[in-house]
Amino acid sequence: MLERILFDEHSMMALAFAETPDLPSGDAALSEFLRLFFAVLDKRQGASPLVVSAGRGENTSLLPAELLPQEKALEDFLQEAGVPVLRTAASAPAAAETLRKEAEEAGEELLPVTADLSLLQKGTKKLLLVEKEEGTLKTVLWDAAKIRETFGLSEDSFPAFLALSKRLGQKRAQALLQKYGTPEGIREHLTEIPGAHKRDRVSSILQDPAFMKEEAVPVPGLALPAAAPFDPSTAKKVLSSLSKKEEAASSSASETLTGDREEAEALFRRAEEVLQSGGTVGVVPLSDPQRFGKRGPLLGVSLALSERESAFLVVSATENADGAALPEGQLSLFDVPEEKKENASLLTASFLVSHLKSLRLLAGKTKGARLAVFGLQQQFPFWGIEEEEFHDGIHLQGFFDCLIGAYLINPLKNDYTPRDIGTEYLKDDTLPEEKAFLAKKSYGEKLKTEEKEVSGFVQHTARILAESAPKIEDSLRKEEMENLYETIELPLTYVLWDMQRIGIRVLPEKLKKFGDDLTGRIAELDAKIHGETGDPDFNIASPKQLGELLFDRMHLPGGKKTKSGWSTSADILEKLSPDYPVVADILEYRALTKLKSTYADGLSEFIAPDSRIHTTFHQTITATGRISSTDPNLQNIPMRTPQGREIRKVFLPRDGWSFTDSDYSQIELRILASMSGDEALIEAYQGGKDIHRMTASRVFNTPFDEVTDLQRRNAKAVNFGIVYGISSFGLSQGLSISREEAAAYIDQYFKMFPGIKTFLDRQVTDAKTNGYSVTMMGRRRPIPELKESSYMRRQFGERVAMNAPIQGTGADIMKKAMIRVWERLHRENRKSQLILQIHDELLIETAPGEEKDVETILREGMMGAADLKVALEVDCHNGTDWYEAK
DNA sequence: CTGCACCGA
DNA sequence: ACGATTCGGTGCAGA
Repeated sequence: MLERILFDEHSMMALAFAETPDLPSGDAALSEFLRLFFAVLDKRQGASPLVVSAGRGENTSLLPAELLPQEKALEDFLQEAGVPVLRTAASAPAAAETLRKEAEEAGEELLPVTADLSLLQKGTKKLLLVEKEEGTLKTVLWDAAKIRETFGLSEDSFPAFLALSKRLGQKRAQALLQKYGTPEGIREHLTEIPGAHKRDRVSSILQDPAFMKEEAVPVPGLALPAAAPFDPSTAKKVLSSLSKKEEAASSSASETLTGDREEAEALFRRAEEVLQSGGTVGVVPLSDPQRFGKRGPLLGVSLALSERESAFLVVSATENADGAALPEGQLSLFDVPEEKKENASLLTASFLVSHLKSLRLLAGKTKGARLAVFGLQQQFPFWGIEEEEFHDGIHLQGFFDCLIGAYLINPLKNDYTPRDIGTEYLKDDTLPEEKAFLAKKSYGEKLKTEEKEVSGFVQHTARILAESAPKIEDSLRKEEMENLYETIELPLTYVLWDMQRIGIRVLPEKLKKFGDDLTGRIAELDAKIHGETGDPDFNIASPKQLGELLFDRMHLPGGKKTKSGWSTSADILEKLSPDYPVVADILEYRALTKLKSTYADGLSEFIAPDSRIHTTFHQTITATGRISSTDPNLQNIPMRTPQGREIRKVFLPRDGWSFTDSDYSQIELRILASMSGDEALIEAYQGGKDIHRMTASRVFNTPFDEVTDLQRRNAKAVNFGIVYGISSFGLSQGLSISREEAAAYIDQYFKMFPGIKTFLDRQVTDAKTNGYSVTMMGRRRPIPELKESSYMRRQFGERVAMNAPIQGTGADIMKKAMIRVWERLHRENRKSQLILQIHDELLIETAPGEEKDVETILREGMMGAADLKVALEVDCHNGTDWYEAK
């Protein structure tokens, strides 16, 4: 009897997520699949394999989107090996059952290979279950005997077991069936099941036709392909061609390692030739990270002249530890004593830097030529770029930053390493991760002892970048983001580098005083709280202990549970604080310890020797296009409470200078007005009305002048909610009102602003059609949640679809404004410097005498950054510290 | 390393 | 029955 082996998409998924520690994840999945595929077929000589992708429509892939390169390789393999692939929108059990019946009628037997045990029902009496054991996959035969052995259940009761365990849990399902034998048995003894609620659930599950029906409905259009017994020799051929491809990619590359000047000159000349012919040169400057997340001195530079040819030019010393002159080309920077190292490396590094500079200038003026780099923002010191060069605007056209490009194409990823980029754009995952490569040693230490390895790694990186850059650029062009890349993201890399290089001045003594003043009050509160609660030992900072104390032992009302115990969040404690003084004390304690640890103590760790804090601005973190700030985060310095706000007094300009702080007024609501074209909202902005009052007037049907403070506050919350993608529950929580009331507000809002309703609905439908949302400047955000099966996740997707175009457009506009402001400051030879961005706010350290001009530059730069249907309004203040300027 | 809590836009 | 307004970063507790 001919045996058909059916690999289903669950088995593919299991493979895709098989994380084998020693293998790169993507290829690990593929090689694991091939291993298992052959192992199964090897044991079943003469069987005829097929693959079915069920439940995912006709044109979807076998593997999840993250594994696109493997998907392609997998399909190539299946095609070359002559394995048919069937696709259907029907469920896997339905598809398997249809095919099984067809096979049966033809006198054949169908054996599914799957990671989903629920296939084992209806007519399918046995299957091979894919399981992971110690990182590798294996198959286990499941049949009646195995079911009895594992669960103590009969084959007949197994479908009921699956259905019940989904919703009751395995243990309870098992217990019920062991006791009553079959679903019929349970039904007869339904009354014996304790608890009316549980009884109802069991009863409804037992009636669910999807699980209980004996006969599955055949899937139309799904036909068993002609039998083609698997030929092991084909497999061997395919495998060897696969591995040859890999060998060709990794071994044929020509690599050069040199510290010799003449040889380096020759390589630079050849790189220039590549650029002159409109080609791509990959460049990786190598340095060790220094303090504050910035790059240390240059150790070497790798050039990739093509995907097969590269070189590593190492920075060498000019004299050794004894001060004796060294011959050119000796790779001995690390033999130079520490105190002399900087001079020694500067001498030879400057040779490399001046050559990099001419490469850059050449690439910038040659059509089609690019320098493929990774993370330009951290590389400016190595490219010989002088600020004055950008007197007429920031010109970085010769560069292609693969990091930025990959981010624009998919901003959802956690990281974008060169290895990731190779895997994604070249289907080449032969480059190790930088972290894995470095393990515990720094580049400097490694270079000293393992020159060849470091050189090989960095060159490999450069080759990957050179080869990926044109592909990423193609994708940007296809997705119409090349303008966003060229005019915003690329020049912004320089602005951000400049801002973090300059930093912001902090007075350490003042910061210390701020912290010390808190310490006294914290100690007082600490003692008071322990006294008031009568428990001298508990840890106030432990939500677990605090929750148990307040709600279990003191029996305070209004407790809510989280996953791991009582919630002690501020909004719950605030409701209790009028009645329980100790709760008010706890809230104050929380506020003060937060200020002390995160801000007073936290910030002081980051004050550099120049007495300034140099944050790092990240350009490839957020899903919406915003910038983020870390080490420290200067985008969340307290503002709301008077006491927290005080900390802004420790941020000061240079002596004699001032700060000018400028922020967009309600930029997101204005973007919403403009993008939606809603007439009422646009008119309100054009008439210069108080927008929240106007909203209140309409939503609560009250004359404009009679709107109460409460109404205005509620309307403001509604406006925020609209921008975030509102739900009635969310609004009711935010306003402490009933859900019905919140729903009525939203209803009335949409009646009054129908253009906004239409616009938001369209954002959701468009995102569902396209799979992503788009900002005014063409930035995309994929929203995979919209296609997920969970209702909650889809709801989340819908809110994201409403929010991302608005928040993202705000980010676009602010980025454009930053470039405009920065460029004008330099064009006009101002001394004043842009130093911080806080999403809708810019901070400039203003030189004496430039106050008026800086205000003009900020206002005009920010207001003119976009042409909306409503004006962009900007508030601007000057002051002697950040507290006063904001 | 995760969850909670809380700072900002 | 669930879980319910977006985007981030940091510090702490507790596993």
